[in-house]
This record gives sequence, C-alpha cells and structure tokens, in this order.
Amino acid sequence: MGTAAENSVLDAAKRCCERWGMAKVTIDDIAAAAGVSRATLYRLFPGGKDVLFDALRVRDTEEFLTRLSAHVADADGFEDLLVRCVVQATLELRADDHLALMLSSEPGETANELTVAGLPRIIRIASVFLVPLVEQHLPRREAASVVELLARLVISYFLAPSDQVDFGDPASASQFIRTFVVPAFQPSFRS
Amino acid sequence: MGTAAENSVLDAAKRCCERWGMAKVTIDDIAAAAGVSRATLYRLFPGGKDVLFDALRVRDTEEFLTRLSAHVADADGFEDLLVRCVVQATLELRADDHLALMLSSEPGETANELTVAGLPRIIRIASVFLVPLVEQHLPRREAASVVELLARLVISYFLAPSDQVDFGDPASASQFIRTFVVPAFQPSFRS
DNA sequence: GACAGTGAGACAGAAAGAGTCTTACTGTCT
DNA sequence: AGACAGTAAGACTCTTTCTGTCTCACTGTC
Repeated sequence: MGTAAENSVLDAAKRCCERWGMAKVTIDDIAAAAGVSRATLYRLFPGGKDVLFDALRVRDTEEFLTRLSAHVADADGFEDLLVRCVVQATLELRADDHLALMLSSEPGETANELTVAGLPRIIRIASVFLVPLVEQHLPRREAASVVELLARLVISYFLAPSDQVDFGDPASASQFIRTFVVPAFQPSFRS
Repeated sequence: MGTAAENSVLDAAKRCCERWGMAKVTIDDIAAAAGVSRATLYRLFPGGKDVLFDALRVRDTEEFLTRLSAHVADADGFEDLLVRCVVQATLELRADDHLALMLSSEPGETANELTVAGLPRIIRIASVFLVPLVEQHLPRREAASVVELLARLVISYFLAPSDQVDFGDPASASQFIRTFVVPAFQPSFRS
C-alpha cells in the first residue's frame, strides 16, 4: 500500500499498458493518465521503468494463475501459449530490461540473492527452445493480441519465485545466464 | 482494390492501429506486421501517413454508420461521443495532419479541388475552433480509451461527406463550441 | 543473362522520449 | 503574515527512436 498518488500512478500505468502495450507507453502518458506532473512521478519513482515494474508486477500468485488459465483456454494449447508468450516478451523487452528482470526477483534485490531454483520452468524451456524458433521464423513483431500478456507473464513468473514449478536445477545463476539468456541476444537472434 | 501486397499492408496497418492506437504505430510496425520490407512499403505508398490514411478510411458508408451506432450504444450519449471524438482526435492528430485532412477529401486530391461545403459540419467547426482551445489548455494527451475511435471517426466524417447524420443544428459554430467543446476541457473532464 | 521486385539494413536528418531543473502556484503550519 | 512542503508546467539537454532514402544482394521471370 503506497500513498494515494503512488497508487494513482500505478493504476494509470496499468491502464496505459492495457491500452497501448508496455513497449509503447511513455512517462508522459502515465503522468497524464494519472493526472500528475512528471516532477511528481519522478519524486515517487526512481525512473520510468520502475513505474512499469511496479505496475505490472503480479503480487498475488492466485490472481496470476487465474489469469494464466483464462488465457490458456483461449489459446490453441498450452505449449503454443508458452511459445507465443516468450517470443513476444523477448521481442518486446530490451536486453537491459531482460537482464534486470533476470537478476532480481524482487525490486530491491541484488543479483547475488537470486536462487536459480526459484525460477519457474517456463522461462528455461522457453529460452532454450524459442531462440531457434525465432531465428527461423523471425516474425519480428507479431500482430498478436497477446503482446501485453506476455510481458506480464514473464514478469509474473520471475516475481513469483515461490510457485511450485520445478526448475530442474541448473548449477548456478551465472551458468543459467550464460546458457540460456546470452545466446538469446546474439545478433542473429535479434535480426 | 489494390494489389495483394497493398491490401496486406493496409490490413496490417489496421491491425496495428487496433492494437496500439494510431499515434503509436510506426512504419516498421506496419511493415513487420505485413511481412514486407520498408522498401516495399515505400514503393507502394508515398509515406507513412498515406498508409494510415488509406488503412483507416471508411469507404463504405454503411459500415461506418454501423460502427458509429455500435459505439453510440456504449457511450453515455451521442453528444458525449461527439465531444470525446473531436477532443481526442484533435489531441492525437498533429497540426499538419489536421490541415492535410482539411485540405483533401480524397488522397490524391489537391487543396484547390476541395469544396468546403462538402466537409461535414462537425469537422469544419471543430477544426477551426479547437486548435486555439487546445493550445490554451494543452492537456497534451489524455488517458482515454477512445483515442483510436476518434481518429477513425474524424477521418470517416471527412471521407463520408454524404452521410445523413443530423447534428441537431446548433445555431452557430460558436454556440456549438461553447456548448459541447469548451466543457470538455474543464479540469473535471480531464481526470 | 537482363530485369523487375524484394528483403535487409546502413545512413542522415527529424522527431520524440527521458530525466533534471527552474519557476510559480497552493495550501498548511506557526 | 511568513516559512515551508508539495505540486504543475514546461524549458532544457542528452539519448533514443523514427522516417525516408539509398545501396546491395537475392530471387524468380522473360
């Protein structure tokens, strides 16, 4: 529970993301939507990304799972959904965002505190199998309507380290990064 | 009826606008969504704005009226809808776009061929009187969800000068502005 | 083989965004 | 009344993105 102004900003950010998608939202959009000035927004949050980070976080695992299953029902299948989610999230998020998300499971947390075992399997699976897929089909950006969902899903997974998915136990965080994440950002992948 | 590539681009542009809103769509978005290169896109259309112009045009008056009435059912009322439309469209469109629309009722048409009498009344009134208003109150961008609708409606009005909608005959342009437009820019409306 | 059409992407200039800072306004406390 | 904190507006600089043009390599057709 933050202040009224904080909640106003976070709500506005959420609305903006729903309307335009995370990648298209600007600070000015959020500030205008919240009815606050940019100065106020920067007083409440360190930077623009922090606003989105907080706004899109799914703190309630229950809510997250509910939302997930709702979308699974719509999709052709679960695996298909996973593919689409991670493809889009990977294409939408920039490298530094990705790493930031990788390296912190909570906003204030440092990379050292990361426990790889806490990372949900979906990310690992997706990272491993999606890179070649994307390289092959390279649709860059799809016109899909799941773009926003993806980013939320990925973030949700990262921020719900306590959910019961077994990650399979890669040896260490750095190995995980080297194995799955770094390749995803090779030139050929990014096209 | 254009070529297959043209239609592909126009469809893609339409989808992009639906997803992100007209103001957020880029040439690269459209090209990627259409599966064509930027070079091809620029060979088919003089510029990015022309793509949107063609994509968002409502050629079929019947379709336009159907869409309009659908939105009227959602809105608080018809007048409210009009106000929101013009407010938002004015905020979204930049001045030169506005003028471009003012000066051509068909893509290839020159300004000289324009017959002012053919322009639907609401647009003419709104365009003339809204610009100074916006400049004064300058709320920049609003958080409304009708952004996309607006642009389409405005363009639709321009391109369907023969449609039968009766605007209730305000006594004069200034009265229309005072009655419907000015209140829209009061602080209470904006939050 | 000429050739038109295409995708990829380099490039420069233009536009928009991020983050900081200054100014002025408003309400509260003393 | 005066100090003071919080805020809106927007100027400003620096960075990023977008636009539109161009070149180059590839592909299929005549």
